[in-house]
Amino acid sequence: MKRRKTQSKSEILAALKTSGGALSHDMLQSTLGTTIDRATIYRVLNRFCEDGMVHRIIGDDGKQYFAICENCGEKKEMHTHNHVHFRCMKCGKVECLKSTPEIDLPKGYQAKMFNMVISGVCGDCTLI
Amino acid sequence: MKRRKTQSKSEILAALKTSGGALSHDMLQSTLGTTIDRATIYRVLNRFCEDGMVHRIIGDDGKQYFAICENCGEKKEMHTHNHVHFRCMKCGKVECLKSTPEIDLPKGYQAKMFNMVISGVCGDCTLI
DNA sequence: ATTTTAATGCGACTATGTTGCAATAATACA
DNA sequence: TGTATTATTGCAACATAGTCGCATTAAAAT
Ligand SMILES: [Mn+2]
Ligand SMILES: [Mn+2]
Ligand SMILES: [Zn+2]
Ligand SMILES: [Zn+2]
Repeated sequence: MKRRKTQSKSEILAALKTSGGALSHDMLQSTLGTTIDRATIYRVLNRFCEDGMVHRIIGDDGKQYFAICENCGEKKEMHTHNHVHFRCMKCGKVECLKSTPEIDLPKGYQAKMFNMVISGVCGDCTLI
Repeated sequence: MKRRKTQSKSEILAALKTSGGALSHDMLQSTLGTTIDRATIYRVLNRFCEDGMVHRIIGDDGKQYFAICENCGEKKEMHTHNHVHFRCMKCGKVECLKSTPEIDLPKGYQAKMFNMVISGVCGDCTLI
């Protein structure tokens, strides 16, 4: 089950890196063109997530977005993604924010995943 | 454009109220049976949201959940839903939590919607 | 009772994401 | 370098969630 370095993989990773934010399948598809198949993009992204290089955000539009893991927290040696995201409703950009709010859960509840998205208008689009 | 009181509407509202939490379409469908059509359920729920009786949560499973508005905040006379939700990965229950974290956004950013979901194991399922 | 039109049921449709399978190509190894 | 192994790909089919057009039904207004 060793991972191989492939064309698709490199291109997708590069696209995610240069974007700086989180990308959905269709954002990637339009960046990369039709050379790479839809299923391949999804499979590559899922592998990236499994390997912990990338985290998945579920937007309030119901779509999956993928972002390179950069400032993700290290909670007792475990990689966590408990930061908030912002999705601009005008330009579509999705980005990772710095804030990692502490939520206290009811007694006996165990948190495994965080998915926090604020949507609105980003700085660039506010100016317009 | 006045709303009418219908059978479907009453049943769906009752189901939401007695559940106490947030329900997805398929949860409602299995509660109500096939007497009410799928499209109708969605349309009724969307109307409830428009009318501000119910709010919509996008789960980290990508599905829409709907909850009666009860402890939603009143921010300068505007109804807001900036509270966190919890989805149990074992029993599927989705509930509104009390916490309403203050997130500070980058300069120039405007927040319009909050969608915050923590998933994990709820109190009931932890005991098992 | 009659009219008006909001709401419903049904089917078709879109969108997002996954999976099976044969073909391809990245790696390991002789 | 040449060959064998198998991870990855492309394609098609599938699954699921949600929406929409349209004819029919049934609230509510008169
Ligand atoms: Mn991460
Ligand atoms: Mn509310
Ligand atoms: Zn992030
Ligand atoms: Zn809620």
